[in-house]
Amino acid sequence: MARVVPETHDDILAAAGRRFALTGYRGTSLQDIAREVGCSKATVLYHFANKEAILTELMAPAIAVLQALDERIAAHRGAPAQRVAAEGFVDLAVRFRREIALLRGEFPELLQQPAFAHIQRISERLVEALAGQSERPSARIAALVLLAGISETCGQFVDVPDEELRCALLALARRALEPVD
Amino acid sequence: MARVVPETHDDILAAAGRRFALTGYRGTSLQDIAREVGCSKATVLYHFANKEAILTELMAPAIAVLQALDERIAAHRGAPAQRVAAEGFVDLAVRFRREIALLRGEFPELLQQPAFAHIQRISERLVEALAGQSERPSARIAALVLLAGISETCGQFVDVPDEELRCALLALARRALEPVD
DNA sequence: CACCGATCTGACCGATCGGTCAGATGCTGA
DNA sequence: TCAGCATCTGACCGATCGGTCAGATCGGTG
Repeated sequence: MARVVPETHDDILAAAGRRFALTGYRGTSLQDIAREVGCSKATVLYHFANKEAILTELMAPAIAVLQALDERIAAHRGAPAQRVAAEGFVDLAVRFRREIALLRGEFPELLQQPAFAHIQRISERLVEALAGQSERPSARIAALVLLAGISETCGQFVDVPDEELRCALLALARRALEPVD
Repeated sequence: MARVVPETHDDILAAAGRRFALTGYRGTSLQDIAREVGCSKATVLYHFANKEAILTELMAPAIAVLQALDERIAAHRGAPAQRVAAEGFVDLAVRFRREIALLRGEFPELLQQPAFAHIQRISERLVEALAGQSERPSARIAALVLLAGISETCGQFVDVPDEELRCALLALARRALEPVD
């Protein structure tokens, strides 16, 4: 077969994104991705070191924004920190809902992989900020339910315009989260 | 080896519950379960027709309660339906948080298996009821986020007493859900 | 005692997984 | 023209998966 295009790398990335969104990371084989691109599995592994490398490259932009949010939260205390966390996370979820959807409930296991270890810690700090650094279990519960719920579902609202989704989620967050002491 | 006990069936069920809770359904092999029980994989498959049968038997009590809740919701309209749905679901999540945790974010895929097809439909009706049968996207979004968030996280609160968890979740639900028109 | 059915096992099966490798192909620059 | 390089492939690998099967081993029963 002729060398079709030098954009195979991006084709693979796009195809992987589509497949992951449909059947999840675990539920998508390299063969599936290759079939969608129209190349061999070996070609996929020529452009990417391994399967995980595809996922990390796919998630890189979202992770960068998440890290930036983490730093912004750290620069605040109390109520402002909670507000920054809520607005920042909702914004992130809306903008990257497709990327987040790729994980389709595979967060727990995928996050335990070394490549995502720091994401785990950022998530914990995010929950703390959303809970307003409160020790009350009810505050932590509300924060965790909100975080997990948005992460799990935002990918299902592809048909809702960004701005409408952002407003709805932000209003929900304001209602759901307990005010700081 | 001698016939140790006739309770092997229950031993397998308990071991599977422990393993599923740790590594999820997909992440647990029949070999893992057999190792935990201290028997062969063939023995596991002697007591259960297949892997899915273990899961369905493990989930049976929770599913029965979910179906009962579905019928109770159907007997109401408007605000009472929403209240019954919220209280019923929170109660279910608290009581069966361990069983729900087994699925560890594998809901989407597992629910697509034929054995769980009707659960899918019940979930949809539950979301509708929580949204107060409203057409507003924001109402549906709030209901879905709450449902998914509680399902995903309730298994993490094993250390929180039932009554405290129920109160916190119910208060959260009341704040998060939009009132019916 | 002989027999039977429940229980349990090791060996095995086909399928699929992520990943490797030697080599084919075609473009490019000297 | 031709060497060199990037690209791509089929064939193959070891591991693991869920599941099957013939047969071993027991307790209870007549």
